[in-house]
Amino acid sequence: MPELPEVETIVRALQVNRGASIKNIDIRRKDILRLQEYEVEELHGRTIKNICRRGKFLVFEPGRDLNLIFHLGMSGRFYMLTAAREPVEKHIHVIVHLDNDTNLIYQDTRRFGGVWLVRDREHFFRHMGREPLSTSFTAAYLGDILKQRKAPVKNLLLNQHLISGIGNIYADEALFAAGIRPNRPGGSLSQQEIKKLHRSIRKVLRQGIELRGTTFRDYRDAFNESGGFQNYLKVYGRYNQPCPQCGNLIQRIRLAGRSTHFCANCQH
DNA sequence: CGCTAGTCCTGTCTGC
DNA sequence: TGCAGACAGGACTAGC
Repeated sequence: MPELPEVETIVRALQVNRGASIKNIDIRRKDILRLQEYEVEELHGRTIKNICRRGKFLVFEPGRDLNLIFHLGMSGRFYMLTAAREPVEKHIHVIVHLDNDTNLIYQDTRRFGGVWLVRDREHFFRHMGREPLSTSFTAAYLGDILKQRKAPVKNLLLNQHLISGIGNIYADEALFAAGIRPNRPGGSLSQQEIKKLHRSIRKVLRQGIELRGTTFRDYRDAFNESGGFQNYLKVYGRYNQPCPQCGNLIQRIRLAGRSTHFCANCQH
C-alpha cells in the first residue's frame, strides 16, 4: 500500500524519536522477520541515531552495523503510541518500546511486508533503483531505463530495481499528468515524452508528500491518521468516472497484474 | 536477459 | 442473511 510519499510522511513524523533509546523490542510474530543478521537483544539500550527512507523501506539506525528495516507491503501501518496506551488492534507484529514514553507500533494485516535486521545497509539496498526525488534521477536516466524496452512503461515505473518508491497509485497519476498511456512500450517514448514523464513523476510524488499521502483504504500516518491526496487523484480508483480534464470516462485495464487507470482521450 | 503470470495473506465489497 | 468471487498503495519466483 504505502508508496514513497506515504513512507516519507511517516519517516518525517518519526524524527521526533531521534536520540531516544530502545528499551525493548517485542516481536509478537516471529515469521514477520525476513532476515536476521543479528540478535534482537543487540538493539536493547541503543540510541536511535537516524530514521530514514529508502524507496518504500523505513530504516532505523540504532548503531553503525545495526539497521532495523521495515516494509509496509500492501496493508502495513507504522505509528506512534504513548507508552501507557496498550494497542488493541489485530495484526500488530512488532512493538518498539522507547525510553521517551513512546511505543512504535508495526501492524500489517496481510503480512506482505516484513522486518529485516541488517548489518550492512548498503549491501541490503544494492539492487535498488535511484530515488525519484534525488538529483541523480534525471530525464537522461529515465530515458536510459526505458530505451529498448518492450514492457509497458507503467510496469517499468513499478520496477523497484529501476526507480525506487513508485507504486500503483503514483504510477497511474504520473502517466496521466504526462499524457502517456500506461501500456506504451517503454522504448516507444519520444525524448519530449520522457522529459514530460520525468517532471510528472517528481510533481505527483511531491504533491503526495505535501498532502501527507493517499489513504485509499488502509494507509495511516505515524499518528494513525489518514492522508489527503486521495481527494486530488485524477485517474486512480476513478474507473467509469469523468476525466477531470476532458470529461471522457476513465478506462481501466490490467497491467503487471495491477488495476491501471487512464483517460483514452488525454493519454496517447 | 526480459517479461508475464502465479503466489503469498486477510478483509471488504458486490452480486446472486 | 449467506455465500462465492473479485479485488486491494507490493514484490518475489518460476517458467516461457
